[in-house]
Amino acid sequence: MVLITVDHNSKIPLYRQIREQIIREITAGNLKPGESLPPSRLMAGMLEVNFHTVNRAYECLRDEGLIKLSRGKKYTISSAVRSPKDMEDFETIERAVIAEALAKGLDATDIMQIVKKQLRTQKHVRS
Amino acid sequence: MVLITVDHNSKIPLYRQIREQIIREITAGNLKPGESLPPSRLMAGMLEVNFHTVNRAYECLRDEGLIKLSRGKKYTISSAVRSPKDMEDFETIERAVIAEALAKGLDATDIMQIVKKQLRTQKHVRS
DNA sequence: TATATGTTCTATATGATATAGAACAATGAG
DNA sequence: CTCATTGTTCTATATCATATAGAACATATA
Repeated sequence: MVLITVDHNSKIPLYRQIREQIIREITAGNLKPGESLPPSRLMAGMLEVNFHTVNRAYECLRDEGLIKLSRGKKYTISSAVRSPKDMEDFETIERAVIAEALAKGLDATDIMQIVKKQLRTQKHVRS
Repeated sequence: MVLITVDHNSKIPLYRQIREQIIREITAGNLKPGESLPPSRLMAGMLEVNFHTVNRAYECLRDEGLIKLSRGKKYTISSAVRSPKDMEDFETIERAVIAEALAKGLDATDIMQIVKKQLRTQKHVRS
């Protein structure tokens, strides 16, 4: 079972928080390809949010190719496919994030150190 | 002189676009510490946006410590100070960005390659 | 058939975004 | 000193995103 929480006081939209936590569970290896997510109404009950909000998170993940609808109308984790578009998206975001870090005085060493640490912490293989 | 453009059709708020372009100019070395930004009313005229919108971007950058008000009521580029909080902020963002990349199937090699490329492209020293 | 589940539609409330105008305080130029 | 410049603050309005809510529908499983 997946443990997900949301912060109603955060400035980050609820559906985004849900989406990002699911992504976190995938990279942590707690959600593996083929496993299914809880029904939106059930997930909504646990998180104490409206089921439309959970649905929106699921729709995002589906549009991003991270989950897909399968038999029984359940969303299941997709097998990851490294696509050129995903590479471009990552590069675009990374460009902005690194620009901000550099502007704030971090140097290449600081940045490399943090990136390596995150890769070490998060790296998991998907079948 | 700094060349900045905004896209009125983008989903990214205008004041964010302005803020990010200024950050880009700083890391590109086109804006150096001590140099001043155009008055908000002038910048607004060039960008064809309201001057309150430019003001909001300037306020963001001021709150982030990237610019400061100096004599003549002009905003000037600050000298970068690498603070622990900035390191933490970067790590928080990087954690989420890398999680998404990994979830989409990119591997550590892909990520390192793109990060290194961005550092190579953007790295500039600030006095 | 009956239940579960995602989907679609309408509706409402709140906050963020963007524009706008007016007035004020502090600063530098003349 | 006087005046224009510039950032700041206030009110106001319009639009869009977010979040909740309820209802009805289609499909798949039991």
